[in-house]
Amino acid sequence: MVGREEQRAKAVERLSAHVLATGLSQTSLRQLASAAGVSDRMLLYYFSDKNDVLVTVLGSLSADLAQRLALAFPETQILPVSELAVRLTRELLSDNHRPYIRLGVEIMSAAARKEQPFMLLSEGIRATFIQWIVTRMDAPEGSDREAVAAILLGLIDGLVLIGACVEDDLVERAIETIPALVGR
Amino acid sequence: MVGREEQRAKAVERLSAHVLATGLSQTSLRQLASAAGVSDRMLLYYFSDKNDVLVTVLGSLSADLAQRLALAFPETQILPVSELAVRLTRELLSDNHRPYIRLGVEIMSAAARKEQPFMLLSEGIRATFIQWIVTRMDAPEGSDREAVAAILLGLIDGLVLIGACVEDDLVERAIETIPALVGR
DNA sequence: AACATAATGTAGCAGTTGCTACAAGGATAT
DNA sequence: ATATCCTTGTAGCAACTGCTACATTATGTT
Repeated sequence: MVGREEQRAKAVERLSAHVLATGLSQTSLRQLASAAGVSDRMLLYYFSDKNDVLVTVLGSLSADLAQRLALAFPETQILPVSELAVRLTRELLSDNHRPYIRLGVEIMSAAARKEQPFMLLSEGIRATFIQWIVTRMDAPEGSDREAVAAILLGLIDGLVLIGACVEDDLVERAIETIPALVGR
Repeated sequence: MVGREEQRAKAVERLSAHVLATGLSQTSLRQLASAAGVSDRMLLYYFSDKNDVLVTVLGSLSADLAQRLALAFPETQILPVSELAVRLTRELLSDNHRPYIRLGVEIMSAAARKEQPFMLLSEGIRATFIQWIVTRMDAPEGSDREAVAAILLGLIDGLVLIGACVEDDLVERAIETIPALVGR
C-alpha cells in the first residue's frame, strides 16, 4: 500500500504533463488513467469524478504558470505599455510557455460554450492575468488600465491561435511590429 | 421524393444555424441530424460522412461572413490602422457577427491540436482574413502590412475569448481604449 | 405493366463514454 | 486469530459514437 494522497499527488503531476501536451480533447477517463499510469478504476478512487480530475489538474497548471511568470517578471519591475507588450508576448509565445497559453485558450473557448467546469476556471484565469498585467504596467495618465491589460491579454491569446495553424514566421513578425504600432 | 441535392441544401442551411449557435461540441451525427430535421441515416445519404458535413457547413458559414463583411466594409474604402482596428473590432464583436468569430476561434483551437479537418479550414480562414484586412488598411510607410493585419486579427480573436467568459463591460472598454493605444 | 433507380426506414455493429457493483488482496488493531 | 479497514482488480452497465447492411417504398422509363 502506498497511500491514497501520495498516489493522487503523483497522478496530478503526470496528468499535468499530459494535459499540457495534448489539450482538452484527450481527456476521457481511460485516456487520463493511462497517462497517469493507473487504471480508470483507481483514478476514480483518487478523485471523486472526472470533473474533480480536471479541476485539480488545470488548477495545478495554472499555479505553475503563475510561478514561472513571477520568476520572469518580478513584481517590482514596472514597464511602459509598449515594452511590456513586447516582452510579455515574446515570453508567453516562447516554447516554454506557449503550451500553457494554448491550453488557456482551449479553456476559454469551452467556457464560451457554457461548459462546466470551464466557466469558473476561465474566469479565474482571466482575472488573475489582468490583475497581473495591471500591477506591472506603466500606463499613460488617466487611461483605463484594466482595458489596456485586456487588450494585451487578448492580443497574446489571439496570436497563439494564429500561430497554431500557420507554418511561417507571421507571428514573430507581428511581435516585432508591436512597438511601431503601440504607444509613444 | 424531393431530390437529394435540394434536401442537402436545406440541410446545410439548418445545420449552419445550429453550428453557429452551439459550436463544435454539439456535432455528433445524431445531434446534427436532429438539428437538420432528418434521420442520421439520411444525413449520411446527403453527405459522404461526418467530415463532409462539417466541411460543407463550415465552408458555407465562412462564405456568409465574407459576404456580410463585404457589405459593411466596401473594398474601395481604405482606413488608417487605428480607425480600421476600432471599426472592425466593434463590427465583429457585435451580436450580429460574434457567433462567427467564436466559431472561428473554436476551429483554430481545434486546429492547434492537429485535428482534421480543422487545420485546413483554419488555414483558409486565417489567410482570407489577413488578406481582407491588408487590402483595406492604410498602414504606415514601410511597415509589414501582413504583420499589422495579424495583430488586428489576433486582437479580435482574443477579445472574443475574453468577452465570452465575463459579465461586465471590460471588452467594450478595451475597444474604446484602442485609439489611445494604437498608431498616430 | 415491367423494371431500374432514387429515396427512406429499421436495426444493428463494434467501439467509446462516465461510472459502479462486487469481490478479493493486504495491512492493522484487538 | 479475528475483525476491520484501506487499497486494488475484474467485470460490466447504459448511453452514445460513426457508420453500415438490408429491406422497403416511391418514382420515372420503357
